[in-house]
Amino acid sequence: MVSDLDEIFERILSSKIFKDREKLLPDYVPDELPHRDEQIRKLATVLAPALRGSRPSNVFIYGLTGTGKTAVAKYVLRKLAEKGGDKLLHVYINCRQSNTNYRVLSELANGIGVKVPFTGIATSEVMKRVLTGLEARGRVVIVVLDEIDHLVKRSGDDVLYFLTRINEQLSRAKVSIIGITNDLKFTEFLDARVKSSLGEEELVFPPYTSAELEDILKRRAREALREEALEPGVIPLCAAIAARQNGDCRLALDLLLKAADIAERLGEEKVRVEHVRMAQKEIEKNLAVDVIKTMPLHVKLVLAAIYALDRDRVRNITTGVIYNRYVELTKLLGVEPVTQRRVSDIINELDMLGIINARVVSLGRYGRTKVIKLSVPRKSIEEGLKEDLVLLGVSELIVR
DNA sequence: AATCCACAGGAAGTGCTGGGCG
DNA sequence: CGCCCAGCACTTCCTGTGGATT
Repeated sequence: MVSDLDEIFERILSSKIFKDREKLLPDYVPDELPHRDEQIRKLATVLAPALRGSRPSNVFIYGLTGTGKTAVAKYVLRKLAEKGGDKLLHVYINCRQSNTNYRVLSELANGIGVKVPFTGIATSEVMKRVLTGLEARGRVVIVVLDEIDHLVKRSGDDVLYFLTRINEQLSRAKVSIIGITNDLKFTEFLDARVKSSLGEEELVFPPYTSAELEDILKRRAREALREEALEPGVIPLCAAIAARQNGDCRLALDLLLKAADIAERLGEEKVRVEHVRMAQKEIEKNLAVDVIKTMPLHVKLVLAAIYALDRDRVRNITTGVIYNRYVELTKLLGVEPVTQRRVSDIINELDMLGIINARVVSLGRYGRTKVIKLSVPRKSIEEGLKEDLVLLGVSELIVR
């Protein structure tokens, strides 16, 4: 037993592939961010006034996933904090994780050292506490709202309105906001005043080109992997695949990491091109399988219904057809079905997760509905649902 | 040109959980 | 203790609508 563990640890320590695996993890921000000089300089220029204690303009950052928005923001703020010492403060909030008004405000409160419970208190009360907390500390606070579109789509722009106007109520403290989004059209949802206030400065992050991705991967590989552990074609392939996906650097790094993990697991001495291919498949599959596994029961059942219909080669899979099949499933399980209204929402949720594709179409006389197609392989869904269906003893009923 | 299907999707409310506050 | 808060997973009730068929 103990020697077993020893062996496992020893293998990690004596890895033939990795030098420092952490450097490939998604939240690692390197010491330099190549090919984003322009964005870094612009953002630094905008934020610099904070060093003199005056309020920087609010900034809006646009760019597709994996174009370095978050990394640049964190990088510049880190540098700024080094220079500014305790004259300024920044709070980073990811609005995908904290996707309600209340949660964003309480994160902000915690960030400025104000204790608030995570539930049980009115939102307006949190606003008050944030206000007094800010005034008590009295400095420049830069609030980063990453993936801000998630917040606004779910909970509206109340918090943004509060934050953009907060300076009117402060005398000692100053607040500026950095909003980050990958949804280019999202400002449509905003109140005009919020929009103009938030967009004092705008910053656009173009996708990385294949060559740029290659360069980034090379630098990162130098830190993370052993020198001899890379076959020549590996990095170009990772870069090429990611370049096709809107120049998504996160994907490129993830591919390299997964490929290296696979090579390590197989006990090989080098990461090879075929490992990248395997990594690509794994990433695609895992994405879907993992979300499916963690879905609530009725969402799974609706998905199971869609799965069964697709399998039975039903031509037009519409909301009504899905609902009928879903109700059958609930009967088999002896569970109360939810209403069609709710199923309609579940279908939209599945669509947003990218597991299915739902588009509204009008079939004339035959009404207006949604036509649904699966957008991941049936195999992945099978795998995601497998455990539950076996558990519930109905897999053969669905699979037929 | 009018009709009418099969839903879409908004609004408001319910009941529950997990937590305040005084 | 009683009352209040937010969030979630729903329900009930509802109005709206694109376009093939009449």
